[in-house]
Amino acid sequence: MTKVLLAEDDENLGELLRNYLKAKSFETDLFDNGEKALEGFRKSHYDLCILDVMMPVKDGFTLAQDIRTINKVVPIIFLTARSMKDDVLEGFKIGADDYITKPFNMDELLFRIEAILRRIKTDVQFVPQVYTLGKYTFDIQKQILQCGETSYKLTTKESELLKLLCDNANQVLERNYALKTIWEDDNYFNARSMDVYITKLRKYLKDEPAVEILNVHGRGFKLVV
Amino acid sequence: MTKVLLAEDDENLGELLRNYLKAKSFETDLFDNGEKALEGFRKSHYDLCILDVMMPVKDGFTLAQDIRTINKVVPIIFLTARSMKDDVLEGFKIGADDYITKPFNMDELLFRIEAILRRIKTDVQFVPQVYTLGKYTFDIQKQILQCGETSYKLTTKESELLKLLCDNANQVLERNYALKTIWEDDNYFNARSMDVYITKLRKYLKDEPAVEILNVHGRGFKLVV
DNA sequence: CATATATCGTTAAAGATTGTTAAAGTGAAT
DNA sequence: ATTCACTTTAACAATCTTTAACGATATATG
Repeated sequence: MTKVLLAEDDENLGELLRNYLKAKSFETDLFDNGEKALEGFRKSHYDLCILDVMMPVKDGFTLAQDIRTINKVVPIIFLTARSMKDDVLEGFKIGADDYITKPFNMDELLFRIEAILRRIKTDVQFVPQVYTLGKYTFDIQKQILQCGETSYKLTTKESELLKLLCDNANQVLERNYALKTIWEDDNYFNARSMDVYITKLRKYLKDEPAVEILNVHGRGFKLVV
Repeated sequence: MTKVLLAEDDENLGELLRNYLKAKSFETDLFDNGEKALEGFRKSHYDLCILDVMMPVKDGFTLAQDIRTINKVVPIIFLTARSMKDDVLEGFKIGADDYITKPFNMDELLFRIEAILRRIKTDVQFVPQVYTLGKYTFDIQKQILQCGETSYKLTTKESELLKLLCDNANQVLERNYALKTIWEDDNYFNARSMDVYITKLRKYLKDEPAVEILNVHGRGFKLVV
């Protein structure tokens, strides 16, 4: 669930936005001035801030600066009635990610929100996919196969093949399927190349008798755990 | 010179657009179906994509999704005969930047193209896009890579390459794509130059074991976070 | 069962790509 | 003209993938 901080002094617009965003499955906290919003930001975590520029007590730009002293990366979108370029620039300089001019279309706001979240999604979270094979662990992303304190840095091909074997652990990994997936083409030479890689993987895995790569004649290989 | 990818199955309209855009000093590559367009996108660098929604083999929406897996930021404009709102939203969700309904005025298309490019340009200029890589932060605009109190001022090329790697974090950044985007030309010497820069970036990133640049033999590099 | 044939196991060499360092080029600023 | 920062080119080492060669094993066939 994406959490949104919304700072908007116009109660009608604020509630309208909150409901709209809720319908789009964003959890939104609404604050009707900059001071309260800042206080709210300190107390909780937000994935995105939408700030009205013109607000009593503390305006949107000032609020954005304060938020930036706390968090350097949280995306900020300004709502502004003023379309003056200078204002916009002032906002951008302290680290806004986008702005939208009132009156605006809700869908357009949503689009911009999604565009921003998409842009930052890359560096937020990433689930490292790790397989366990007996006493081995295999980190697919890092291409590292570990067994106790010894660890092998696998090459791309070794890693891709081991991944396919793990995906099909205890069942047959069809030769043609593997070839087409990793080598693009299942010709004779690539098939021989694959055999070479099977040999290499077997060497890596020889420390653990509980794990082995069996050949299924004429069909492919089976990783037994 | 701004490079445009145009995917349009109607040959007349396609050529017409191409000539019009050429007259407005855009270099346009025309593809008459989605498959070819995707292939073209892989092989070269484009600043903007204009995609017809209804095309044989691979439609515009699907194409846009595929393009987004390669490049998360390149602007996409849809050409659509359907004015249905659902379609439009579907397009926006996968990251379109605008759409235009057939039949349309050439000048209107141009206006939208320019609006988008202007927006992208101001984005680039004013929005401090900051990536977080483990305990590093990388400010693209300032070209500064920080890790705790040590900070490195990157050169232009170092910064451009690191940005592309971040854009494609945890997936392969194709060598050719990077070369065409940063060096314009993917010849042998530029490829070697790129290798030199990879070495430099690795040195900067060596303080954090959770972040590393892996080579994918024959294809490119992968920034693992 | 014996033998032919295809498939697989393994090792080493060849060929291609990449890693790294240093020197040479380039262009802007002084 | 000289310095300086940056980029490219060169050179050599290291690594990765494919190909070749030969032996081993499995399956099919008479």
